[in-house]
Amino acid sequence: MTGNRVSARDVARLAGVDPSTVSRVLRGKTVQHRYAPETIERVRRAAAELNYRPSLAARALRTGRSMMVGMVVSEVANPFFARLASHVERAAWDQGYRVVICSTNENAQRQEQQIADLASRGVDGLIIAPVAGACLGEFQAVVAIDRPAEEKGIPYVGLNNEKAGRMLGKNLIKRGYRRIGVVIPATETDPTLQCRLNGLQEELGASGQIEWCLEVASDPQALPEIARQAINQIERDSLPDAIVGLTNWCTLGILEALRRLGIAWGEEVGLAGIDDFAAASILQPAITVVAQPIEAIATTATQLLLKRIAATTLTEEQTTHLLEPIWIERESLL
Amino acid sequence: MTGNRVSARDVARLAGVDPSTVSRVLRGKTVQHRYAPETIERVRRAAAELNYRPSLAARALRTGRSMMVGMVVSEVANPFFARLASHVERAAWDQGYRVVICSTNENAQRQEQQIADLASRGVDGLIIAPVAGACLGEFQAVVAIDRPAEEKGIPYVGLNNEKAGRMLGKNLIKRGYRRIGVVIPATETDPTLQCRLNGLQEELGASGQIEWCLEVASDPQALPEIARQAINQIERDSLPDAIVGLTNWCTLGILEALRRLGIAWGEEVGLAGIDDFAAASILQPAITVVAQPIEAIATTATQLLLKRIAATTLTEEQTTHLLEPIWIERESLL
DNA sequence: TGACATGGTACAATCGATTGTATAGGATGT
DNA sequence: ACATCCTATACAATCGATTGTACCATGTCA
Repeated sequence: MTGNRVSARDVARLAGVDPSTVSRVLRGKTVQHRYAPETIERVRRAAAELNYRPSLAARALRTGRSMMVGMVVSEVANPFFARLASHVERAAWDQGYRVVICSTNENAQRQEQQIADLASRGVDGLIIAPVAGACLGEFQAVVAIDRPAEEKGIPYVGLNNEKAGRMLGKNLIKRGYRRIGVVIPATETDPTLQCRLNGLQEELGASGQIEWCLEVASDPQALPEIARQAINQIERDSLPDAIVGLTNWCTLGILEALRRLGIAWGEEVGLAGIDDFAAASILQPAITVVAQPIEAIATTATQLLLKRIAATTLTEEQTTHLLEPIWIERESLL
Repeated sequence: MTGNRVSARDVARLAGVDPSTVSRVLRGKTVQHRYAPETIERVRRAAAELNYRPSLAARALRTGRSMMVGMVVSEVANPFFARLASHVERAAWDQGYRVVICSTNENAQRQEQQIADLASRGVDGLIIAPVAGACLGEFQAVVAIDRPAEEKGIPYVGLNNEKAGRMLGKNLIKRGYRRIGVVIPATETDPTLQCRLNGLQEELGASGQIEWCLEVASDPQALPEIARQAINQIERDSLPDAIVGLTNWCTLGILEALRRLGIAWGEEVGLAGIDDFAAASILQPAITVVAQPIEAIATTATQLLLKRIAATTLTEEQTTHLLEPIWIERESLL
């Protein structure tokens, strides 16, 4: 019924010992308590015979460790978070941790519920892509990914967005693109986008310039709208040397706009973006992008989290980890 | 530390009552035990003041319900499973259930470990896309998704693969495609692919025919290899009226082959597939596919699971749910 | 031979919530 | 006034594993 019919008591009975003996033998806690080899063997055999598995609920209650971590993201179905989750799961697994996945849909209230619930469940740590106003105080260990937490003192692991912007700018300049069009989602709350833009601008420096910078809806649904805005922008101004999308949705919007206008990207105009996406490598010409180091973000965050969980004293480690963007050269820049 | 500093005892103390009163009042178990409205109010206030949250670990231990379900899939990063997981999470959430996500990487041993671990954790149910040899006996409630379990008596929710094949066939015929090329992953273990092929073949009937059927590696890494095989096939035989991929990887392989051969899909040859994928709608011409009803699969499976969990007696319900494929008309069939 | 160390194991409390049963005090009925 | 019946609440056992401490044999040393 519960999935755990046999308890330590049962094993103890079969082996003719005390439950405490079972516990210590099976967990190898035999430093202070050394048991006779024969006893150990007997316990092991009994446990195996009964197919004994300790109840982790009971253990959690007693020890205060649930051996679970929570992962709170806006939406698991988003490939970026899905891949992140996959790597987090793998990294946590090795240490015996499992991950409880929670979506917020970018909704602050939902986020709060999720956090409260995870606290109730006694997860040992939290990896979160926070939306505004997350109360993370309850947790011993928290790591923010993708975007920093508002709350201070929360370690943060994410893309070095400024460097991503610079990487983009550097490559544009190197290839002779001078007049650049930019599409960026409008958002007051997310500092990461501004970083990308800053980096880009900085690297463009005197040699290049941002011809125009189009702010569009950040809502993924808004793709047609983004395309429309981009078309307007392009028709109003002259066509820049290259257009870049600062998120993958932006890049897709630009793509659609160019198609409708009958402009060949990679030939008549350069095209590139920040954030990789599935179609980028399949399109022809394939889209050159600077990608996020998803695996590195996930494993760094997980290791940091697990270290925090293990730590008895709050060690003041480096609190921000900005990881290197990855240049993926394809065909949309000459 | 644990995230749960305040216990029912603390609340009880503050409210001047017994912990049992706290428990019953807060959970609304006041049928057998009716408390004075004033007492109820006092308890509520105390709980709120202390920001009390019951330890779900303790509750799980006592009640035998963890209010968690496990979800075991080959890989969360796979968009199909990611979307499935998202909907499962949402559907489970409403009933107070959270989902622990586990990847198997199609590895039977890993799957076994995951299952055993979830059993230890006392999850109340399991949603699983099983690979060969899953021992699901330990669980009170299990639902297989995507592919049926070997073990008998496990309810299964998935695409009606045969109907998907028929849908594909019907639409090909309707549009006048007669000679069809098929690309299908080679696999002995997965019955769903054979169903798709059968459905297709059946619907083609006398009016059409499968010109050739190419078996390719099912490994997602093998895309270049699939393309190569497809090229060989096309060069050896004549070009069929249409080519269909029975999975999205197959369709991508065909696509790549057509590109290399300089054949325009949608014009010189029809192209379609079973299983949608992100790039399908972005490519030009966009790829027509029959898609899986992902949300329906997830919610059906989840509801079935939760019903099983709630059931005290093993109700013999309908054990197989084959859900309707979805025709997504795009541009690669005329 | 007695004091003492130590190896091997059992005992019992504990984590926090749930839940069956008991009980005090008041109301009701005759 | 006494038995009876509620009403509202407390008591205590329990879920299963962990862990500090107590304890009983031996064996050792003086």
